[in-house]
Amino acid sequence: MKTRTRFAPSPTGYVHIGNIRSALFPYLLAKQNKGTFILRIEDTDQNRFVADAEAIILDTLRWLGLQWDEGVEVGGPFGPYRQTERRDHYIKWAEKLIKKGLAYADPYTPEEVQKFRQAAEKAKKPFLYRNHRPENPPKWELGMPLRFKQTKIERKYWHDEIMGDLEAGAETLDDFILIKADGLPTYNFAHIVDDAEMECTHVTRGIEYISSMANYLALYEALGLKPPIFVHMPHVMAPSGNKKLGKRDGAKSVQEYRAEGYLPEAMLNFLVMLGWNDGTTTDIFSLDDMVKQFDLTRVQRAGARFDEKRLLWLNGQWIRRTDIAKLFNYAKDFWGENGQKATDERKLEVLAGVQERLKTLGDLPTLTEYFFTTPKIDLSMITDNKFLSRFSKDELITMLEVATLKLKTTEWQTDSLQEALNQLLTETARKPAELFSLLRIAVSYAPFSPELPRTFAVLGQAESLARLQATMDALHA
RNA sequence: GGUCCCAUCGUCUAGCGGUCAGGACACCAGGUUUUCAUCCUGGCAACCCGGGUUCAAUUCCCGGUGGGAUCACCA
Repeated sequence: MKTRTRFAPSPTGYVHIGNIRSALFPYLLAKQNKGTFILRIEDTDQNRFVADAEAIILDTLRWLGLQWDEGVEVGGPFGPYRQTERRDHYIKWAEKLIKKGLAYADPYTPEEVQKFRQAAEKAKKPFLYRNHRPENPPKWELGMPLRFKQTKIERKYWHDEIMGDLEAGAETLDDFILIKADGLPTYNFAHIVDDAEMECTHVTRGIEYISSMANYLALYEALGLKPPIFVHMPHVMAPSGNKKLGKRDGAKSVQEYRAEGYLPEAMLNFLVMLGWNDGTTTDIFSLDDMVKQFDLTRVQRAGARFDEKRLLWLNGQWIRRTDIAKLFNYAKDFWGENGQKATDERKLEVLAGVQERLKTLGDLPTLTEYFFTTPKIDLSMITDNKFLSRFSKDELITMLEVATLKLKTTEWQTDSLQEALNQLLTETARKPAELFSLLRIAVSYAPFSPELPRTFAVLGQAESLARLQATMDALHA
């Protein structure tokens, strides 16, 4: 059978790293079998619904390159793909259950159920609604909660592609809600109906659903459905503490990482390596590589901790190995105030110069603004420099003067500049670390910059010499 | 509390009875007669504990301990 997987997020307005992994895994499974990746929106909770959340999810997925084959916006044979638009489907399946005597109306008010629950808690026992099952429930109609009726209270066994063989005690089986009083289905019911109707072959989700598996298994049976392949993914844990990654721990959303200048390739690479490896020492994977190599049986069963330092390292790796034209496109919105106004040609030239120095695109302004505007002179960068601090101002000025003299007559090309700079070393009798640090700072006043000849070349002769002069003037003052 | 799951350097992990327990990030120290960054080299650093099984356990089994998940008209 053709593989059909889905990502089924709730539009609650916040997409973090862990959520994206829930999209990546099914995407990879679908693609490696030439299958179909579906995007379904699970918007049955009207209280948590956030208006533009769906747009953010779609945008994030597309940015990452995880394009879905079927689902919202793109359509498909099993639509609609938004649960609130599928109400009649759920009602239809619910009525089947009622007819078979496997579902019944819940006559209690939420307050009454809450009392049962509190009593159970007080007795230190898990709350089981089925212990309070009404003897003669009213005929169900829309507006009343509909519950599933468990008929076989037994231990359940099943297989999970990641977690292996699992089981659950009969105590976890309960008469859970199928349809809420607002007429919308619960996740527990809706996802099973939808997965079946959309012919999903795999269910991928976080391990928090394992404890509900016994109930789902019972429901598949009651509905006469063949259970799909189960894939429960361990959580991504927060950088500190022992909690799973979440908004309240200050976990950044994917949009935030994007805004800070992280590349989608780095995000995906980082994500797939959290809890998975291909058995070799390879640690750089493109999306295509992942499709080829990904294997559920090699996914770790324990939760993996989120390590932002590693993400940063991977981002640097990806910036360096990304084609300059593509990187230029990614960098579009990251230029500084002056860089933004420069021509594309000029920006491309500068970007190529700093490509291997960038860790995130967010570093772009501090690394490039001095190419587009005269930097503000900050003599402390010279006086505090570990190589330069021991020189007197006069010595520094002399070095700059000698350099200026030389550069005035140098042909302005990287190779001839290179040569001139090397000659300057012998002429000034200074070490590279000394002379070059001084020149680098004098023309850039930035923490990092490209190789000196290249920096000079891109800056141009007149501008370079003017900046050296400006520093000399400042040292004189 | 019931139920279920998990357990190798600080972090991500390799390992599937015999290994000097390997790699990567981070950190530290050097190096590339061009600085900073990159890059290269080296260093630091781990099998949760106790029983079994076995000639031999990080590896298999049991028990502890520790951690996680769940017990909603949320997903």
